[in-house]
Amino acid sequence: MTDFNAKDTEYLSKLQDYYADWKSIPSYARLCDIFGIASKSWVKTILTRLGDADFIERTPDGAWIPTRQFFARPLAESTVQAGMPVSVTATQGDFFVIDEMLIDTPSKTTLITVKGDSMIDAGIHDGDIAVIEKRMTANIGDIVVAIVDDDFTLKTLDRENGAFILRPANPAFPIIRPQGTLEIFGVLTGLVRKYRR
Amino acid sequence: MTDFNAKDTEYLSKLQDYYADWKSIPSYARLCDIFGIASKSWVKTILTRLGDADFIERTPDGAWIPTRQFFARPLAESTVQAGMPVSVTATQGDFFVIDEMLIDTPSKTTLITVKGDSMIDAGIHDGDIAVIEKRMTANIGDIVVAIVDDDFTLKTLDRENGAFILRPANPAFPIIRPQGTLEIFGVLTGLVRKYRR
DNA sequence: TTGACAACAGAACGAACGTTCTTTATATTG
DNA sequence: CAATATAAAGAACGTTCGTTCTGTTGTCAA
Repeated sequence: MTDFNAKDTEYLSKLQDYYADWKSIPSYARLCDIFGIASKSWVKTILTRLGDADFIERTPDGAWIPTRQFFARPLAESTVQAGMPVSVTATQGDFFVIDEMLIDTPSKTTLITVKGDSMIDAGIHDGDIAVIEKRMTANIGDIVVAIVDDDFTLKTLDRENGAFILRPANPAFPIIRPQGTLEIFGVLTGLVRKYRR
Repeated sequence: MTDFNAKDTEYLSKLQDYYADWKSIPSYARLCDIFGIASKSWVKTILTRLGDADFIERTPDGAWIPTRQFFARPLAESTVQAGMPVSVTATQGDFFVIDEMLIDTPSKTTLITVKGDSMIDAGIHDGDIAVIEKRMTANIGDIVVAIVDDDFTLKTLDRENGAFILRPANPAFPIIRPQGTLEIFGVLTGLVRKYRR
């Protein structure tokens, strides 16, 4: 295996430019045009090298896809002054970084606007947007969206004397002790808040 | 051209889930497996329909890529009555992408992991991710990231006797009264929290 | 009960694809 | 200057891809 050098960096940026436009990595033949190269085999060598350097990787189907590092900006925001204990995570990824972080299974994920202050001690405020993964089972301690009296409610799932209860995070609200079955709509997997500007 | 129906929504979900895993749209043959369908020609019909509905589009090379709408999530209203538990249908309600909601100016936005409990009464917890728009000016009442003693700190900007102060949202922490200039790194425009699952 | 249409299945095919192997030109290095 | 590594070209090939066309099945309204 050879080293990653300046030429490869040039090819990488051409690939990044194409990807920025089309959000996909094209065929070797197409990459010949993009790289200004005449042979597919050499394109493959380059991509393999970019893969070794962890800028791209392959799906189980063999298709090339970008990795996190592919989106990392060269030295864009090193404006950070010396000595900072707080980790400033570089804003890698062009788009959809937050979505990607919060949503594992798009088809099972719903966003629900939080109403009321019943979970305020858990740092969940009125107007926040809850990221909910829809499923019917949850673990004790999970914050769940349950359906109680035809109403959605966001509470912590707990157990009391063998029965499930819904515990608010606000002493001003009562613990909900559902009679009969407790229908769970989904589990809280993320929270999003937007500050007016 | 035929209508976009419930079956198509189901196929879209499966495609979204695959894409969330592999960040690419595979070949028709592979999509046969994913969709549970035996003929490539029918897969093409479906993708064409998803294209007509503007969930995916083609590159000049003919490859399918997702559009913005592909990533949008449904936003349910908390006042929605139950009864229709799994109404994932694209019929009504707002759809949006979390990143686009929180980030207006990507080049000026950075994500910072919050450390400590000094803003806990504002619902900002240790480990939360703050969405910061970098700029040097802020208004009274804004939550800002300021640089104090070569240290990043997240506090509410306030004024006291004509001087700027940084007010924590936790009585256990002191108000910061910077002598001399107060350097503002950016303003808090969003907050993201991820719950372990 | 028939006819139309939507939802698939399946075959057929040429073009495109990725891979491998061989060859050649250009630097590098000792 | 010779040995060697890198950068690239090019051909050859079996596989896979997308496309098109033709069939089959189920549904539903007239």
